[in-house]
Amino acid sequence: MKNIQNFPSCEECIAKDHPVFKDLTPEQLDNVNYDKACNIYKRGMVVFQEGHRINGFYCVFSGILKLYKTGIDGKEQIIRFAKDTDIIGYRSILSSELACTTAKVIEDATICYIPGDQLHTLVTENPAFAMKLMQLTCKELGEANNYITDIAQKTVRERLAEILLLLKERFDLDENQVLQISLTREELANIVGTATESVIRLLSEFKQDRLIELQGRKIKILNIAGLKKIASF
Amino acid sequence: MKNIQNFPSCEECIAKDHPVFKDLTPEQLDNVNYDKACNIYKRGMVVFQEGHRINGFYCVFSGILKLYKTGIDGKEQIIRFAKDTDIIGYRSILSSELACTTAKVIEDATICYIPGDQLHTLVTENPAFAMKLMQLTCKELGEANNYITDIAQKTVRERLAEILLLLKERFDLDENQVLQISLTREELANIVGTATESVIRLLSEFKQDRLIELQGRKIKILNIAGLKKIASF
DNA sequence: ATCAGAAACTGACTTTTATCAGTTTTTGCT
DNA sequence: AGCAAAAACTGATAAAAGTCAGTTTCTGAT
Repeated sequence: MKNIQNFPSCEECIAKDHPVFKDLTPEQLDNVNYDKACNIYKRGMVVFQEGHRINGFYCVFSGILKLYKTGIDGKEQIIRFAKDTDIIGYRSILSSELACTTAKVIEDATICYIPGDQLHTLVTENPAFAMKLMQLTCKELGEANNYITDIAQKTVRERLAEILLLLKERFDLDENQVLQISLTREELANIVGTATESVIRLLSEFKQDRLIELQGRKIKILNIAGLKKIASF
Repeated sequence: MKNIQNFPSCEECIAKDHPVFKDLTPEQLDNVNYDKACNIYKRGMVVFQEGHRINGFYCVFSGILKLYKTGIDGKEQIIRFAKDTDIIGYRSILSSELACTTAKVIEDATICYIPGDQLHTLVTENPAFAMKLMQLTCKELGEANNYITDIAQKTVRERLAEILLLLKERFDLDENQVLQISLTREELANIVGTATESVIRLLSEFKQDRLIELQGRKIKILNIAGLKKIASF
């Protein structure tokens, strides 16, 4: 066992009903467990960087990361988030390309690194695993296509309302109806694809219209139906 | 042999060094060849429709299709094009989802339909095929991520210049330096994600600046370096 | 070759969004 | 608890892009 004592074993992920790894044989699971390296990442730390070569993929045990591309003038475009049970970086391994996005931690995370040749082996030897990975990628591509259409066609107002709802879906609300992910206004702008000030103004409007309540960076959702209406669902 | 005489056999595609099918065993190739149905589609015909269930996937032998999503007020957002040797529709099969886009023919096409269970069999029994498909999907997702970032951050002007260059790359220029794909202004607008009039105005500017020449719907590229500069490559 | 309809074009105007510059509040570290 | 820096906010203005309405040109069918 290469791990330090309080790092997760793969069994703990399986116990979480891990969507991709649960079809591994006990032997395959042992191989992965033996080969992997777990690390704790603090908020702000970068796991891998766009344009760099990565030699393995990452399985998020806990915490939240943002996956973003850097565009003009260094501005980020957040493509998606990763949370527990998500795997990231596998696409670069499989398509032998440099990392397409940067992965940065926004909530302290425990992440396991698994070497790339393990992934090749698993895909080749375990068709169920390969199919699960394929399905995951296909789902992501479907989401990306939706994202493209929304950015191209919806107003910034519609998009912000929609993003709030998508964040609620992905990360859920706590018992006080507060979004369980805390983002700066700049980060929200980098998801919507707009200027920070535009997000600030619209959040303020949503607040006035009693759709949300703002508590520092925390956002409490007051009126889901109202947001849905604005978002043109 | 179920095909009418002048339809392509899979061997003809393999002769084209088909990126995904070339790793099939002769037996697998025979099965696909036996099960498939080839059809000729005229410009404007729809192969499959967003939101509908499809039971097989399609292999393009010749011609060009646009894959688009329909957004607000029925406006199209073109996500990508498919040409010879491209396969489409496979993602819905693998992820058991409804079609994410509509596939419409923009240049008369010959397209083979292959039943979905063939795809499942091939993915399960031929790891090399599965890996190729995986790589294809990963590449598409990488492109989609670029697309998202561009739409979010670049001006319409930059994007149009970039789209012209991408079209040149994908479809090449003929011996007169003319783009070998013919799109309406509306279609160009539906790729860029802007209003038709905006595309018209910018094309006019590009023409005045001697970057392109317009011959009806045909676009002759005059100055690649100039377009690259505008596109912020 | 003719012609109808669609597409392309153009100008004027409106709306949306971004930028800029300054002020206020919050966060996170010590 | 204190404080510096970053983030959030705000108002004014500029720029980018969209819409509307009319005219001209092109495409494709007969």
